[in-house]
Amino acid sequence: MRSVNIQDIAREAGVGKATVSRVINGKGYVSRETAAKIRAVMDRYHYQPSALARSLSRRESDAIGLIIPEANNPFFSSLLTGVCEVLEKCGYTLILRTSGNDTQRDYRALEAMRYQRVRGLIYVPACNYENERDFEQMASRLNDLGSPYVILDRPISRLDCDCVLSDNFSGAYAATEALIRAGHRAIGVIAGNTQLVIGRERVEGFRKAMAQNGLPLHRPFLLTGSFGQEETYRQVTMLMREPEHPTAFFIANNRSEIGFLHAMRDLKLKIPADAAFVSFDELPGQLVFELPYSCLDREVASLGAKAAQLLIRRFDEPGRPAERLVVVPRLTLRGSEKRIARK
Amino acid sequence: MRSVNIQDIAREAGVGKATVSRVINGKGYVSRETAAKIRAVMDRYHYQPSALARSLSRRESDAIGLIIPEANNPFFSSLLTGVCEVLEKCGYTLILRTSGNDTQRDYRALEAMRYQRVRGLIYVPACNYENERDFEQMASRLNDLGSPYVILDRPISRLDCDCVLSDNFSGAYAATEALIRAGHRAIGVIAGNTQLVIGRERVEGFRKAMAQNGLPLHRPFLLTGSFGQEETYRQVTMLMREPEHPTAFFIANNRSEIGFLHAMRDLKLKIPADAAFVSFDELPGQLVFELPYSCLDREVASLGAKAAQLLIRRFDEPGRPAERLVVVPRLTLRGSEKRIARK
DNA sequence: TTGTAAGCGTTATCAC
DNA sequence: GTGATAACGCTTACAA
Repeated sequence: MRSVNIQDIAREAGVGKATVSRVINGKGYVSRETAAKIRAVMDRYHYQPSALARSLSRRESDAIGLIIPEANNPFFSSLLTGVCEVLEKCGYTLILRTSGNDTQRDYRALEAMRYQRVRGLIYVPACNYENERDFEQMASRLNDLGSPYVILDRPISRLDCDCVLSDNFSGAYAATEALIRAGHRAIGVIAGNTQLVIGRERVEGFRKAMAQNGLPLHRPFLLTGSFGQEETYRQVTMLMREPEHPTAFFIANNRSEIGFLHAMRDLKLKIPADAAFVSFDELPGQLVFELPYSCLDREVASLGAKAAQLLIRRFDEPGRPAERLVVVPRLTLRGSEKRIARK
Repeated sequence: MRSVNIQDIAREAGVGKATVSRVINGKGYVSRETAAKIRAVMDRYHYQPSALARSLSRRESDAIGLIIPEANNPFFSSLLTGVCEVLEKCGYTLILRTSGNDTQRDYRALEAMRYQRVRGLIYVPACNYENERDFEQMASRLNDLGSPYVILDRPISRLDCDCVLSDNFSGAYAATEALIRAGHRAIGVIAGNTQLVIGRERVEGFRKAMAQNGLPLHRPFLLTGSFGQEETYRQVTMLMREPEHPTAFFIANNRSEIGFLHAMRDLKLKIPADAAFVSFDELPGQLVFELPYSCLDREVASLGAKAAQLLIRRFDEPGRPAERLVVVPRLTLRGSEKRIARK
């Protein structure tokens, strides 16, 4: 790893290394000529200072950590993109880790960030750390980190810190209302992972919309649990085979949506005639294939960008009160919500 | 950024910092009792050594750089996933940059990696740096990096280094042969970006397959250029309106495929009856929606993983000859290649 | 305007 | 076995 260092440059330019340091950082007095001479030498040697040494000396690194559950997921990779863009523009270095939604890996990721002495952290937790013990653990770990952090997408309650979240409740509310306005009355909800706070908030939004409109909530129409595509497939299949079943669904997440769609296909049921729906987030490729599925959109990359901006802003104003950005998803109706007679 | 350091631990444990260092790194002699005492103190203080100081002292960082064109693209985010997994398992730190397929940003990314003194680099170049000047630039920049690197997916010719590539030629060849075997004779190619080597290799594979089977190459059936979705849309639309047009296409990339599909839809042409095709790489969501599109698959994440392994291996054996991994894409036929009569 | 020297938190080389 | 001490490459008072 030995490369030319500040000492080499100083020697070659016949000056002290402090002077070289001054021209590198463009601060402190240094005469035009000296500066020019030094710059010439630096160019000649392709000199590039060492971030390592610099950070150590300044007691402040320029690395920002990002922890996401998975990189291979359109939602998180969009967040990543937003974060990336801002950091590059602002001259920070991005250190990335994934947790695979696994608590242990999540902890290890956090440790890795501490090890690297990141200047700050953008964090999409593997889960919400709701039970007392887990919460304490997490709070203390984040505290140990010793750097500011922004919680992204998945709230950890009681943590008074910057965060960028989605308004899952009102998103779900709006989606459900759209179904109601379309004329549906027997509406079901596919809740996705209710282990996660965001999952529960979505169910709550649904409930509220139903209640406000005086619509009953059939217990069997509530498909909740911590399940993915296959489980949804099974549950939807069973439900739709019952004589009494919903004419529409609010689907709280992507994976459930896929399970739902497959179930519909295998049951030979048509959308929206046999079952209408509105879901959270676009399915990847949905726009490309121009499928008329109504859903709640979030400008995902901009969520990431906002988180990065919030973090950077905190560097300058460490004292300011924690900011809580809650972005309301936009409802886009494309037809799958309609109530139409079966042909 | 001030956190408890090795000195603090040493003092508290009543030993020298060298001894603490020994237990941290688990090498060198240190008595059972001393070690236990030190470990106790470290635990009590949640001590975590500083990667910064460590790297500086060892003259060797544990950071590995990854440069990809965009994070928000299923292909690259899969590569990223593969890289990420291996690095985490092996205890390396991932530093990520994107180039946006832009040469200038690509250069800046490279500089950033040099600045960080990455131990090694995994690099998907923004382009192939084919012209003499660009190549020299790139070669010298990579040399300046001073660390081993692995070129991923987009070859830079004449660079004698580790790389992980796809066999675009034989992929294209296989795809074209599949169309021929299905009974097509008038076959077109949608070449995508022939600025990139991988684009041209695909066209070459196509040509070879046609030639080997004694099939003619109609010049107008070759849609080449550096274009994306819209341009493909236009060109396909025009071509298919001609009385003489292909009955099948080999489509060299994702974006072109989208343009093609949209053109087909707007022309009210059916796949594969009016135009069959085989393309490179799955479209995101294609499997979910179970669209019967035939394509060449690569296990993308494993390409990334291989690159990471290659790089890490080189750390241990700096002298070994450059390795060139060329992965042959697997052809998956799902129906869109068929030659069937228009109903 | 410039140079000297003392850090920054480690590791590594020696003596002891 | 263990502890000084000199690196590592930089920044930053403080002198000059």
